[in-house]
Amino acid sequence: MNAPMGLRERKKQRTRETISDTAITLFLEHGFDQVSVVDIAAVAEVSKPTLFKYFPTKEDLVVHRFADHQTVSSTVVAERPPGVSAIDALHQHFLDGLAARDPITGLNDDEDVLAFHHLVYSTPSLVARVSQYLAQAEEALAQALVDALDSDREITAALLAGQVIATERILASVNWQRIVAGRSADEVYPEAVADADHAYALLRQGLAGAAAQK
Amino acid sequence: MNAPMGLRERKKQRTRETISDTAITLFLEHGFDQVSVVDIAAVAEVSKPTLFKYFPTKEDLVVHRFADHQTVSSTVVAERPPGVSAIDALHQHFLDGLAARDPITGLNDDEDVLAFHHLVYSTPSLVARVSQYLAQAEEALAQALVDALDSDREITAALLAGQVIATERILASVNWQRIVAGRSADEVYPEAVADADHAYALLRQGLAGAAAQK
DNA sequence: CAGATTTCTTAACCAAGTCAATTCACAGAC
DNA sequence: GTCTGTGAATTGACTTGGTTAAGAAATCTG
Repeated sequence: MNAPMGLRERKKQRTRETISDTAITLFLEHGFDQVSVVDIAAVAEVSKPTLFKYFPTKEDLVVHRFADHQTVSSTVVAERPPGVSAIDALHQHFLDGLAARDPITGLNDDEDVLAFHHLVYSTPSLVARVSQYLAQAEEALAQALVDALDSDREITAALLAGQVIATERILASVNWQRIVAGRSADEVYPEAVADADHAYALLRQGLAGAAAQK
Repeated sequence: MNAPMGLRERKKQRTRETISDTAITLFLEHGFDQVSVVDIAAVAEVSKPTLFKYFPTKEDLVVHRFADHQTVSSTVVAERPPGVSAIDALHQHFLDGLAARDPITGLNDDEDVLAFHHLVYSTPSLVARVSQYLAQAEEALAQALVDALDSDREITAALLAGQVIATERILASVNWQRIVAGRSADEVYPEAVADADHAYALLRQGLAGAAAQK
């Protein structure tokens, strides 16, 4: 059951994938800054303006893969089962991501995923673009939380959204560091779950229940 | 008591200020994207390479003013008086900022500050650069918190740092929105203090003490 | 003032991204 | 199957941010 699209649509889809795959392959081989967009266009057999019609910037050739994640957290909150709190839904969703070795959690030791991660996080302009996506995710989550939280203060939703996005970013970063250190995802998994539980406890109970202070 | 610098140093200082002031003036007049660096260089009476020797990117002509803030939070934690917890020190420092109408808190209705703020936050590439500074501030704060927190988990410091930076960013944004809506800093001040207290309570006690959930 | 050094300018260059005009290829009607 | 209109691709030129090399100018040391 294919989607009902003509030859034109299918060709556009294929061209888009060809361009992106070509770009990522070249970037992984020689580094983001060492490959120019004309190089990519040449290998992908399109012209430069065509390339920029499919991807607005050079960075988007890589990070368009993060585009979907913009709305994941807000969707998790908006479509959580009745009786489940927003924070529980987000917590559970992150645990599910860990169990499924979702690359977004940092807990994935697949060679290609590692290489892609390294490409992104070793290139400042790509990091910058990713954090733009995170900012959008935060905004969407804040919106979803306004409805989900029974607070008299609207600012609570924005604050919690900021904290959740920061938390998941840091959890992923810690997992990723362990994987880069050479350990397997299966080996790290229990620690990753413990960290996630700890982090979400911090959101629920705050510092009061998590760390004595000097 | 002037710093002991020769004519060369003084001239460099003056040139740097001239370039930045010229740039910001032109940006405020015509918009960031409508002014090219050669325009700026021409008005400031320097060559383009000289401009880029003083400021690595066009964005830095504006946001170099944020450079100092990179280390403020970490310094507050590292140099807090004995007997004061890290979170209390950060909380108090933010309250001091509000009382002093520090632009970084968003609670400042000075015409020039407003215009500058608007320039930055209405220009995507400037926003991106600012968030890079925030990321550095977060990293520095995480480092300072490793020593300040009496936690068995090192990840707690990173998580808290992320949450603090996100919190202060959002508090500033909310204050800024109220000022933009036409209200005076003095009028908004009590709400700003209440929000800050609320936000830091969220960090201390978490959602448990802040908001019932549907 | 003379010599060493740092800084500035000039001019050319590269890469990202845009634009206008033309050509190409698919879609639908006959 | 051919014609025709439309959306997409190409070409080539252009703008702008940012860099580099060589030489000229200004500052510092003595």
